[in-house]
Amino acid sequence: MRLSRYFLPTSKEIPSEATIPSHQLMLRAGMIAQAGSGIYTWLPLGLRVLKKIEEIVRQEQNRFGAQEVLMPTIQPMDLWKESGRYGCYGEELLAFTDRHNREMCYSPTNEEMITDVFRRYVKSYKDLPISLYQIQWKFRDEIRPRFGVMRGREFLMKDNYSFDLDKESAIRSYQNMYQCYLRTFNRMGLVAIPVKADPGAIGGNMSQEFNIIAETGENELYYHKDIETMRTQSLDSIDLEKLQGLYAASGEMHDPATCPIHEKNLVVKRGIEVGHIFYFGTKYTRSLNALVNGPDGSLVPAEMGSYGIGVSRLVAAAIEANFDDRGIIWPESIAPYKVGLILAKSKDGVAIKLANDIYAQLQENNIEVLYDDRNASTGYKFADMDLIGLPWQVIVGKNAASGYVELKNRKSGELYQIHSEELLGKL
RNA sequence: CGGGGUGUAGCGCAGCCUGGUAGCGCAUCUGGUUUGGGACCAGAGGGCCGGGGGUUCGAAUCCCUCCACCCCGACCA
Repeated sequence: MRLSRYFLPTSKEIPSEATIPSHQLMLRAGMIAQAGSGIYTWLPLGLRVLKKIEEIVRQEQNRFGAQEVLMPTIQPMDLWKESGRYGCYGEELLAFTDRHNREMCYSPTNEEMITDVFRRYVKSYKDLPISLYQIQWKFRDEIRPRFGVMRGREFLMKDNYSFDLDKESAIRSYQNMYQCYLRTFNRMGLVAIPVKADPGAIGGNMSQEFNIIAETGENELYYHKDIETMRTQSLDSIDLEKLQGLYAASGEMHDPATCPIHEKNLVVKRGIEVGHIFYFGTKYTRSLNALVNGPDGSLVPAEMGSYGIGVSRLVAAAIEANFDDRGIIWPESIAPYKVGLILAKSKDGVAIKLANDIYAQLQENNIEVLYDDRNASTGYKFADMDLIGLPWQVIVGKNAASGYVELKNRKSGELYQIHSEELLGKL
């Protein structure tokens, strides 16, 4: 993409309404535009990141045996009355009536809806286990939206629902998602710490949240120091049983009086919740009468779990974990483009030719590149490129005549003088 | 929802206390000079000062009211 034709409204001014780095940077980098409290338009650059994250989540869901569906954003309220959550979900549920005066709501979560699908088609244990997920917009009418897309009212979430015949099998499904989540966040270049959590309105007695460590996180986390070192290891070498056996709790779940580990092993940090997995058994299958025949002919409610990942929140969380005073530093797997190509001598015919050639070559090789071909001062271009945080910068300028360009790593700041013909090999 | 704050040009702000018909920086447009870390000169455009109501000869400024947004707290991917 040529920056001269790209809709990228960057700004050097810090927007007054934003108080945390990710919110400020997303606005300054032209990723989002606020439409109302907790509601945002995704602009081209922001949408690319959102889609990258979404695709990683999708691939890992599929890899771990889940099947994608797409449920409506608007649900009839009848299901909520049937499940018993109508009254207790509270004001967060955005409710309204259609022209026939039928009560409807904008989905904040989809346990009812998926269970309704399940009960209509699945009648036998032979069809179990089954794991269905969607990546869909949700709306929760938060008491206080804040921090941009970190706590928006409308947000993109991956929600997965597992159905099993018995508890033992359901726990296996839960563990399957646990592993899936470790892998999913790893692929995004993020270290997520799983901690025991309060199941809240979803229900059940077994749940864990996955948190990205960041100073601006809303959760207080308490965990064994070995978890951090284990989480930076390669996934293949991780001892899952050991990892899950180590103490890790969030907020109210931590009680200093009963904490089983020594203070010197306890790490206290703040985290951003980006995923949450729940096992809640038959809470919904009982109330919604989702029964299957077991091998012995008995009719039993299916055992369920649900598993969320905050896709839009991850965009902000990734920034909170990766930025400096000049801007965002994207992990390569979720960066909007891999390479920022900067024409640093926009009046120099040789440099223009070389930059154009490199641009064409990168495109031919399917390397995602944003080409700053604008007729602007070099400092302006550098500042913009640092702000939007692409992992690699290729600068074409003073040594263009000899075919040399600079390759700069946004994260480390390392700068390499290389010949343009060697560029592809380095990327 | 309780407490606090802010609404003035696209963005960041001053002016308000002490009423006299709106200003600064950035951005934008035109022309020229520039171009290796957010360039410079000259010129230009852009505002029902959040909405409504009042007080006054006169309101961005004082009073009432509504709305929006932000911050702190209780809930959540």
